Amino acid sequence: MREDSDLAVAPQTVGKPPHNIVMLALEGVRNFEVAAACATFSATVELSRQYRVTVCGERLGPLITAEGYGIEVSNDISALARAYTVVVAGTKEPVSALASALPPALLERHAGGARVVALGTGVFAVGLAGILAGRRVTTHWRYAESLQRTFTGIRLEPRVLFVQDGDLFTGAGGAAALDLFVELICQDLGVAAADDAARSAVMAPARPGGLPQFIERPLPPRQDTGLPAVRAWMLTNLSEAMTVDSLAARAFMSRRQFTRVFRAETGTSVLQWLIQARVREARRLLESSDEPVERIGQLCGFPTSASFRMHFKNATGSNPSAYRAVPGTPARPALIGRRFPEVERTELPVAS
DNA sequence: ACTTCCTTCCGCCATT
DNA sequence: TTAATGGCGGAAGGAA
Repeated sequence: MREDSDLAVAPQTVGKPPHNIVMLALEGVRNFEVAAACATFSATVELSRQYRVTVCGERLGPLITAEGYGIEVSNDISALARAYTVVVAGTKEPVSALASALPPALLERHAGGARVVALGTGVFAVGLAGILAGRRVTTHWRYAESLQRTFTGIRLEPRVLFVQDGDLFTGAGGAAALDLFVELICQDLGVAAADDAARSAVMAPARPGGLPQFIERPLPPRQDTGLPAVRAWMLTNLSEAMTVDSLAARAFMSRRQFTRVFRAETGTSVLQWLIQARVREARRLLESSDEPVERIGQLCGFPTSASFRMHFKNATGSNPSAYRAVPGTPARPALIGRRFPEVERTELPVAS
């Protein structure tokens, strides 16, 4: 969109240094997740400018993926030292041991400020590094029980796409990895960038749920009731006043059944879902339009500016005008390009 | 910030 | 018998 077209040569940093994401690919890695990260974080010109994804293994060289073909990793775990975000992809089976240098390296990088993301069985690897104790975590449903048995100190959320506990993200992996990556983009760069990434990846329509402290999203619902259509209508008519009764009528259900099915499908109540969707739209407008704050509240369906500010603050931790100045969540404002503490240069022993 | 009013949510149980 | 549905009412919490 700017005049500086991408160069055919290696992507060079323009301006700020990019946000380094290091994908850890262990033996038997689910390469789908590795590829999904590489694709999602470079889905648009803007994203490829903001993020750099590096794939590293326990050691250099070839490994066989869960999908059955071989790949070659050209970075060893020393690459972790430059990570702002470490993503541990899943493997075919949960790992029971890791090269001795890896767990301490993960732990140290986490202590050094890195965000840690683990997908599916990758959660076991993070557990071996000692990062899970007392944290809220999830994993692929098939391994949930095993995870709980292996790491008894965790607070397992077994039936969600992903869970955020502060700087630790754990996910079911597979297709849900995409949801998690888009959420990371949302937190780093705002709703508009996340929507672009999702659109570019041709993902299913955004499941609204972008609370920053959010934290969990229910497993995808069946698509055979009338409710997806009602939710779609809600999303395109956010400025309308809606009541549970009017929505239930739209779904041809009694109020009781409507609220019941709605919760079963989305994991939250009608009103909470609606507030979430309205805040998300407000974030988008604050980022990408010059409409006055007051007007944005109206456009998103908040009955008064007081309620707009209240719900906005509840969901994002900041107020609308402050958010406009610094998109992304206040927990990690404009992290991209920020320098890391001294840990950045830490030299790590390489497994032999 | 506080109160008052109103809507929503959801467990419980009867009905289909 | 089970699964889906609707009504009721108290508690929670949003609106004014």
